[in-house]
Amino acid sequence: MTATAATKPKRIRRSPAEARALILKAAQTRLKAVGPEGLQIKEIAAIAGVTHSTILHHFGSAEDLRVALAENMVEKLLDDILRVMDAGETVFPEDHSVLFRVFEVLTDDGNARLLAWTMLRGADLRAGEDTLMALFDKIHAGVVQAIRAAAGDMVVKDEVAERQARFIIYLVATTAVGDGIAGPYLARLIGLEGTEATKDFRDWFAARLF
Amino acid sequence: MTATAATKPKRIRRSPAEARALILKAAQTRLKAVGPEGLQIKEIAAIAGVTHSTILHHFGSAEDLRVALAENMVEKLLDDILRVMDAGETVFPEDHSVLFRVFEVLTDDGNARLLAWTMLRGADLRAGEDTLMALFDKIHAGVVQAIRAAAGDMVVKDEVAERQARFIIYLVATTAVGDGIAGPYLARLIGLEGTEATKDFRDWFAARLF
DNA sequence: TCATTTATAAACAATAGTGTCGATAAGATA
DNA sequence: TATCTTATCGACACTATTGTTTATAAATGA
Repeated sequence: MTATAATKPKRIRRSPAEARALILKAAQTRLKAVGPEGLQIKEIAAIAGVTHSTILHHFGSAEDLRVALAENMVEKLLDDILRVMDAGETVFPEDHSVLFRVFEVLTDDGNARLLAWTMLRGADLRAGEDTLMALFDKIHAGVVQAIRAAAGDMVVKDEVAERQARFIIYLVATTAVGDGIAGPYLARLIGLEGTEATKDFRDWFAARLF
Repeated sequence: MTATAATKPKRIRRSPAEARALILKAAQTRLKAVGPEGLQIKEIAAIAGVTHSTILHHFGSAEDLRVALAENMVEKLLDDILRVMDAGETVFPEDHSVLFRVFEVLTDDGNARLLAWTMLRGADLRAGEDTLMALFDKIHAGVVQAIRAAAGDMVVKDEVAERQARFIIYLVATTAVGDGIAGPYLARLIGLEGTEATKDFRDWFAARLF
């Protein structure tokens, strides 16, 4: 109500899809910024520029919003990783780039924290099951191939290679998640601080996989 | 106030140390049962058999209790590992018991989830604490020794061995944390379900460490 | 233009979780 | 025994968060 009478802030009316997307994005921003305890609908609403009752209108409840956020989050993460897999044409053993990208996506972008949050709340991530399976199959095939490449002349039974591939994938995934969450703390405790040490570790880890 | 007039429930007065230990144990129980989100002081107080104001008296605030719980967990974990190391007359490469213990404590007791939860909330655990450092140094020394044992006749520079020991410890820690958080989900996705597969993976992992 | 739908908002109600305060009793100490 | 300290408790207060209700305004279609 100052002299420079601002044009009356018009009420923006979005489509439900738009509104949900807007709110989810705000929620993700908030989650990345302050962690899971910052996920109150009022705070999220403030970021999105709406009132908290608008959120309730679109998602039903605060908890439902969180579930939706978790699902949305996993979908996006899988997309990211899938793109990384598709982009790398070189095979694993010699080239660490794919592994590095996985770490990047999970750790450096804060995705591991979001993923961890979804895991911690025990939400069942059935959403995108098909996508997940497709992704996993691609990765698995690539790793099996890498195992054979690393084996050179030695004969490796199909069973053995496939099982080992599962182990490797599981190891990389758990390590990346753990690294993304507790990395800074553990690095400090163990004396591996700094980007140099981080890179060294990842190289060491990659070289040891096959 | 029934006919069978029970002896008036006397008020138990504990030493601060005892009280804190009692409360921390109750918190641990609660954590294991319902996860980090169930860590409200009233619930914990009910388990411990005290009132929530008693908790506030001893820990200052609910948040401080949670931090104390996480710190206590890390310390116990290191202590525990150290004991296993001291107990085992065999060194790492052949004996996987130490590694298994780490996974057990972090994964099976829900401690990884607590750690992750604490991290996600941005609470900084004092990682440089003297007690922790002392414990860590011992563990580190043990791992260095194991590296040399694994190397056999080959000469390993001190620098190299010590650095590699840090890598190994970091890898085990991050993997165990990631396993504790995302393990069940990832195992299902990757096709490594069941205690048998879990054990196989941990053996495979241990065998590959040195 | 009018009617209908519904996304948005503001005010209110309800509850849960944390923290405060004063009183009491269990040990410790003299 | 008498006194002091403080661990414990119970009741209350406060705040944050969620959820409800009613009203309004922005689209949509007739």
